[in-house]
Amino acid sequence: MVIVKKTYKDQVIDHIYQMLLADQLKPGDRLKESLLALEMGISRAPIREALKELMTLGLIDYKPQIGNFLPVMTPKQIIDSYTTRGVLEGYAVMSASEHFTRQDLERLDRYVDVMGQAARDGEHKQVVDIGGEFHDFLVARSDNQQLLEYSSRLSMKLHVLFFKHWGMLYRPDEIEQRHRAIVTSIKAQDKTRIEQVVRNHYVETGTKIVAVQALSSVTVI
Amino acid sequence: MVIVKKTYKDQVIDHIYQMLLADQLKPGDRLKESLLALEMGISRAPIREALKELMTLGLIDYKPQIGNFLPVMTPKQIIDSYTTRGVLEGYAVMSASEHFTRQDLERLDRYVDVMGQAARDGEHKQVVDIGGEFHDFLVARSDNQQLLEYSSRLSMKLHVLFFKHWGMLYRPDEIEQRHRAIVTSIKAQDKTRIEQVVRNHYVETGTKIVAVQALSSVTVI
DNA sequence: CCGTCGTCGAATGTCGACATTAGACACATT
DNA sequence: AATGTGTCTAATGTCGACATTCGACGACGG
Repeated sequence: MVIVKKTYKDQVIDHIYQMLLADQLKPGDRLKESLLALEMGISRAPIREALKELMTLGLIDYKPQIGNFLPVMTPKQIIDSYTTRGVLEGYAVMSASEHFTRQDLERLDRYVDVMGQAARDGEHKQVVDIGGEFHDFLVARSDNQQLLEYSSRLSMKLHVLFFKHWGMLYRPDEIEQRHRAIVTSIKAQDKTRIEQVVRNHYVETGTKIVAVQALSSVTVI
Repeated sequence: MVIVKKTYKDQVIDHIYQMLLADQLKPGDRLKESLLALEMGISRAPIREALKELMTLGLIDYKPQIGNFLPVMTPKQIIDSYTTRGVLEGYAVMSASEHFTRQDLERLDRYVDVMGQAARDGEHKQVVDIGGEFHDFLVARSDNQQLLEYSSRLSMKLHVLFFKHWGMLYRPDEIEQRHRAIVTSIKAQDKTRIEQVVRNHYVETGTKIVAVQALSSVTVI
């Protein structure tokens, strides 16, 4: 039996997620409480609840007395966010490096194989999905809940707000090689290197996204 | 002219902060909306707003359909939080290490001097305050806003929820020496060591707090 | 005596209306 | 024309009441 959504608030959150993923919302857009309430046929109270919850995840930029907006991140903020994620994930993977079993490593290698093939085939969405699974799998090996929380928040935020730019970001061989390097460093049990490799991965990713954003003349503040 | 608080929500947040700092609230306590509303002579709406905002900072544990509570952290969660803060602050300080001026370093040394003296004098509150300033000053040198945000959230959370345990945590010479080591590593411009020293500082702090908590037979889940 | 079930109370979830404020627009003044 | 002021509108902030749900307590049955 499927658990059905109970509170309106949760339905509102789903609604906003779907609009985000369907590209019906873009950074800078305003989310009017009354409009959302009208759309969903409910009052503003649960809308406000939902917006506050999304604020917690950093997906909503709330300005008192003014309104709620989708965050517009400057290139610097994007790079900072990716860097921070790299720092968190680097430590997570490093500190959990001994806990990876042979099966784990095989699985990671398979992720990279599939990702590389998808990249060569131009299956951008699949590349992104596998990439997400790869990193989630990595981080999940850490038993530090606090680290995981912040890491996944950043992941979610960056994913939702910049998903659409991904298709232009990588060269197939490069993305495969970079992820392979992470697996290799884990196999080698070289803690210092593991942390460094993961960090660099994110710093490079952030830098590339910003470069792409500039090229495609997305508004940059 | 002083800016006065405008919205009730902000007043509620202040009210809760004061209760926290005055030890009128302890981990596990329930925060009833209707009671707070009655206390402050306002309706429940701004109370809910305030609680949601504090949730963002991790200071409120919200359980749907049940209520809002002050988080009860397990020893593991405390250690995890301190570790995470160490990872973030370690990177922040390391990456900003070149930006410390001679004046900055002198100031840091002075913080440590005063802290050491306060510790020897048994001025626990002063030790905590100076320690906070010391770390804030360190982290503020990073120009990564995302890092700063998470770091200060953790700082706030740990401060508010465990402030009262600090008095029992350190030996005067030890706390001075540990902070001095951070300054020394910055002076030496040894990036690897900087990051390591800051991390260790927090890991040790977390471990000690948990030890103290166990000793003083605070409820541990 | 113990476990299950139903009732009840109190707290959170939601509602619609009103109060207040920020931003836009038009107007007056220089 | 540019600037400052005042009004107006639409959005957020707050309110009190009602709906719904969770947890406690006690009655009932084994």
